[in-house]
Amino acid sequence: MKIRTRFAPSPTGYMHIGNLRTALYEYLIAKSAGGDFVLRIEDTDQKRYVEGATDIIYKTLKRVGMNWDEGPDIGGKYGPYVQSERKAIYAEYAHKLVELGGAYYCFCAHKEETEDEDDENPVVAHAKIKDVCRNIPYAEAKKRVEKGEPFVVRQKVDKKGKSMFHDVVYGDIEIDYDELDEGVLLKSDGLPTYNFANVIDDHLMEITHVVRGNEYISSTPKYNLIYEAFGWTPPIYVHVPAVMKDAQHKLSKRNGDASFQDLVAKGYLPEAILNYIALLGWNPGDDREIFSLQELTKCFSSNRLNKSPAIFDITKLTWMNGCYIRNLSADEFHKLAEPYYVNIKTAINFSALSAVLQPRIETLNQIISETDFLSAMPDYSLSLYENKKMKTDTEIAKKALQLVLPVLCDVSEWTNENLFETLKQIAADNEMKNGQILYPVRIALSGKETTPGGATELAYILGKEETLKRIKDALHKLG
RNA sequence: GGUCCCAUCGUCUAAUGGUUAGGACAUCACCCUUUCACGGUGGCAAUAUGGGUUCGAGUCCCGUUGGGAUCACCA
Repeated sequence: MKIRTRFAPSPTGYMHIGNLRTALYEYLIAKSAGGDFVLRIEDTDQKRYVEGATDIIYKTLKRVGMNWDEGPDIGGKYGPYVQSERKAIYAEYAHKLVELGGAYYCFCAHKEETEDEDDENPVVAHAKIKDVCRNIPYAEAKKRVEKGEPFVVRQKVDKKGKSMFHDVVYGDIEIDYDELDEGVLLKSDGLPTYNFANVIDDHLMEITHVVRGNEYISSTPKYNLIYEAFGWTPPIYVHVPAVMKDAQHKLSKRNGDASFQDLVAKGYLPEAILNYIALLGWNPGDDREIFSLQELTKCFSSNRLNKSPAIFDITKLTWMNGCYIRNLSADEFHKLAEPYYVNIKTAINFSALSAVLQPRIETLNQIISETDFLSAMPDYSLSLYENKKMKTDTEIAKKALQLVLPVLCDVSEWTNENLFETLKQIAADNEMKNGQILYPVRIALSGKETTPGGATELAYILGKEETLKRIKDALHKLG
């Protein structure tokens, strides 16, 4: 049997990290076995629909290379792949389920209207009313429906005892049928709830493995009841633990936690994000940590999925992002870095800048703060020239810059190597330590305590003209 | 509250019932060095708790504690 998984997000906004991880596991389960990965949009709640959300889903999946075999945009033999376009299908199966005895028509007023009747517990009150509909003979209920009376289809749970099912991650799970509430399957607007739509679609689309958050564990027996009523075989369940912000809170957009696109905007590479979240609840069984999607596909195994929730650790993602940045070719890095250079108006050697930046940054947006001194010298304090380790102070700095300036004016081969040799020679000729020359120059060129690259690298990046100008300015500032 | 689930360094995790409980991030120290990084070497650091089973328990069983989930015409 061909393995088929589906990613079934609802278009409610941004791509959450937890959702993306679920999608990844679904993709990997299918692709590691040569199966199909299906994209389905679950938009049965019109109130929550957010314009443009499906586009974000498409773009994100494509950006990380998780291409789907069937979906709303590319079609497929099990379409349509948008639930709102499958309304008629659900209605048909809902009525069928009532006929089969797995559900009943419920004519109760909306919950809001029944709640404020008295001080009674709304859940209890609703249960009482529900019982009324539950006991209406099928023929009579059907007649009322046909007459046009508003209704919902509500699941019937009349089994007693324990429901058992197996989960790939959690093993055997047992839940008492008494715990199951008779939820609405088909809403009064004619659209199904998730509880119904996902069962119908997963069956009709021949989905073999259902991967979803473990918050669905307790309602899984309800879905199995529906499969059973129709005489269908339930899929293999893979419930995954939540991705946490800290020990007690899930990662969520509502708390302002970063979404995929937020992270990208902060300078994280999509490949690094994907790699990191793959390891949040899964491991390959050895010590490897850096994986491309292709490599993950090769070694993924769902039985190495973890049961316990994992805290999203931005620090480790940042480290991993740094690894990805360093693994880029110089050209690739330069291309990614260029957009961050737009504010640098000075005519400098940008490829040399990229070369010093690449091993130094862990997220692309660090480029901004690393390069701020290039457009204009910051208003720095003279005390910066005092450095014990380098054995410099303002006097030595002044002397150093005075020695350096005329020599640099005569340098024709403006390369890092040559500049470095030249400055070292100045130090040697004047019986000074290298640092006593190099450190003041670096401060004069940057006005910062730490910089990407040393004195001569900065000089090379800035170019001769700007370098000389900055040294002159520094001398002026030093009096 | 009922029910279900979870529990190894600060974090992510490894460990056919037998290891000095391993790795990675973070952190600290040192080395490298043209500041800072990168890189290298080393250090600190964990089986929540109480019982059992067993020659032997992080691993199996029970209790406790802690945490999470669920109980919508949301998914």
